[in-house]
Amino acid sequence: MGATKLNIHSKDINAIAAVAKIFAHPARVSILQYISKQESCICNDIVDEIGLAQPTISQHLQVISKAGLIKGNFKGNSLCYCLNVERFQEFQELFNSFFNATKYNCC
Amino acid sequence: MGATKLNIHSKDINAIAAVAKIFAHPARVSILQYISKQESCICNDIVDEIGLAQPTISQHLQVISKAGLIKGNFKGNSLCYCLNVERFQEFQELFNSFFNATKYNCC
DNA sequence: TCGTAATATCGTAATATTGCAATATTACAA
DNA sequence: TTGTAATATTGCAATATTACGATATTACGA
Repeated sequence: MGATKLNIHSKDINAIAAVAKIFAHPARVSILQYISKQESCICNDIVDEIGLAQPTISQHLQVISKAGLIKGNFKGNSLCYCLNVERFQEFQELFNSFFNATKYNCC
Repeated sequence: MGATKLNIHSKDINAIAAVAKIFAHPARVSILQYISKQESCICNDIVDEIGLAQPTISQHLQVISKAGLIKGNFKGNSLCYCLNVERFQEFQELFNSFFNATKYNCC
C-alpha cells in the first residue's frame, strides 16, 4: 500500500514533486547554501558545519548529486563539490512556472 | 535515530524545507493545480480527478490546508476549497530568495 | 608500497509518509 | 427529525526516509 503512486500523475507533476523532494530536507537546503557560499569546499568541512555524521552527509550529497545539482571537480588535492548553476536555474524556473500557472483563486 | 534533526538547522532553512515538503508529493501538486483551474470545487471532484481514495485525498488536503494554502468557503450547498493566493505568493517568494541567494558557483 | 585522511557504501534501527477500509461527522433536503 | 451525500477521522499495513556505526574505497604524500 504505502508507496507513493506515481503512475496516476502526469510527468510534469511528478517532476515538480521530485524536485521539491530535494529541497524538502533541511540538511540538503543547508548543504546547498553552504556550498554556494564557499570559494572551494571539501565534504569534511560540511560535516563540521552541519552537525550530522559523515555517512549521513554523504547520503544527502548523493541525493543532491543524483538530481544533477552538483559538479565534482578536483582542485589540488581534495575533491571539490560545486553547484551546477545551470541545473539550479532550471529548477528555479520549473518552480516559478508551476507557481505562476497555479496562483489563481477559484472563488 | 531515524527522525530528521530539525534543531541543528536555522529557522530559515527549516522553513524552506517545510514548504518544499508540501510540494514534494505529486498528489498535492496535482490537487493544487486542479483547485486553481476550477471556478468552484468540491472535494469529491478531486477524488474522481486524481485517482486516489477519498481518505487519502482528505489527508493531503489537510497537509495543504495546515500550510495555509487553502481557504474554505461556502458557496451554495457545498464546501468550496479555494487557494490562498497570498500565501502561495509568499511561498514563491521564499523559494526565489533561496534560489537567488544560492545559485553561485564555488569554483 | 604503506600509511593516512577524505569520502563512499553497507547494514540496520528509528521514524515518517502514504494509502485505504471502516467508521464518524457534518450539512443540508425532505 | 431522518435520510443522504460529502468530507473527516481512525487504525493499521506497506513503504520510504533519515541517521549512524562499521567498514570499504580512494587519493595522495612519505
